[in-house]
Amino acid sequence: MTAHEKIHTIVSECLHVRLRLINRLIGGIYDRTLAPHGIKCTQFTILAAVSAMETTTSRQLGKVLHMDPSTVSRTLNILKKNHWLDTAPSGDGKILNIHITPAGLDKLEQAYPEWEKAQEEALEILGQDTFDTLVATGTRYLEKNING
Amino acid sequence: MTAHEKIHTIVSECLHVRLRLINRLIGGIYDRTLAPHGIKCTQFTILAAVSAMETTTSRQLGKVLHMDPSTVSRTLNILKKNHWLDTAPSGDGKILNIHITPAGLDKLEQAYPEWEKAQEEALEILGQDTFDTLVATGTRYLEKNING
DNA sequence: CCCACCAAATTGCATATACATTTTACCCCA
DNA sequence: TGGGGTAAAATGTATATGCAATTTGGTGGG
Repeated sequence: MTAHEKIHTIVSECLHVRLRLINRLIGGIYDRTLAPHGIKCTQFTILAAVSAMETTTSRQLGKVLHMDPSTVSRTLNILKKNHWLDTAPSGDGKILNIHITPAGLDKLEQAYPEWEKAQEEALEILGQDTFDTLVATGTRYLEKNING
Repeated sequence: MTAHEKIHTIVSECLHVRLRLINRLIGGIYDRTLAPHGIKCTQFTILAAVSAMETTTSRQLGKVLHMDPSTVSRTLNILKKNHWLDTAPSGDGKILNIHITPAGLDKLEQAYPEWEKAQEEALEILGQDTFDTLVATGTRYLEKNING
């Protein structure tokens, strides 16, 4: 296989370059739509996740979302700085329970219409098939991470 | 719609949280597989893209990959620092042509087997359907960005 | 009771990413 | 020929991300 053929194969078949392209494209939609609320889409979804779990821990959050502990730690700090999340002793070692605050709940409710708009725009751009496939595959991993 | 219902809807349907989860999952595979070559998957794919285009510009690269000019600029600096890419005057204003160096070509060739391994691992994890859907959708946007 | 070990959390470092701002290089026109 | 305008590039700032190293808080054993 010549160098030229290898390069052609990479360019025409590489999954990851396409995945990142789609991620930039879609991430931009959510970020710009949510921008008026002063929240990034990453923060918004973590807020929603914490809220849905009622109470959780750093470790659990990282496991479910497949995020490095350091990434979780830093994102939680931003959310705590904005008083959208808070922590309380869990009674189990140094582990802290994370829970949403009333302000965080307000933020979620206020931003909900924009989140819906972003979902619709993403659906329009990706098409129903790709949208459904991504949601289904993502859900499969979320569930696996919760149970496994 | 109650707050509780909104949160449930976000958590069970949000596309972007799933897209980022998949991106972290797959990005980790490519990064860890390519790590022995001292190149990140993002850099690897830009290297391949430049190589496939023979010669290109910052602007063209940003357009095709839907990347901000500042992101392109910083990534190109890393690749230039490693002597995998180089620039030359294009003769059109201050625009510079970007081209791959022999060292960059070597790097692509050496890392090719690991890229293949990462592709296989990604396919195994995502399943054929999701893999194919993502490649097809990504390719659609790449082509649109090239032509549009 | 104190220390040594363990696991959780944080911090350091590097890159990826985008928006806003600044710098800069070129080209055209007076 | 010297500005001035324009567009390209670079830089500042903030977040997202992961790996490696460090800090820290608890707990159990001697």
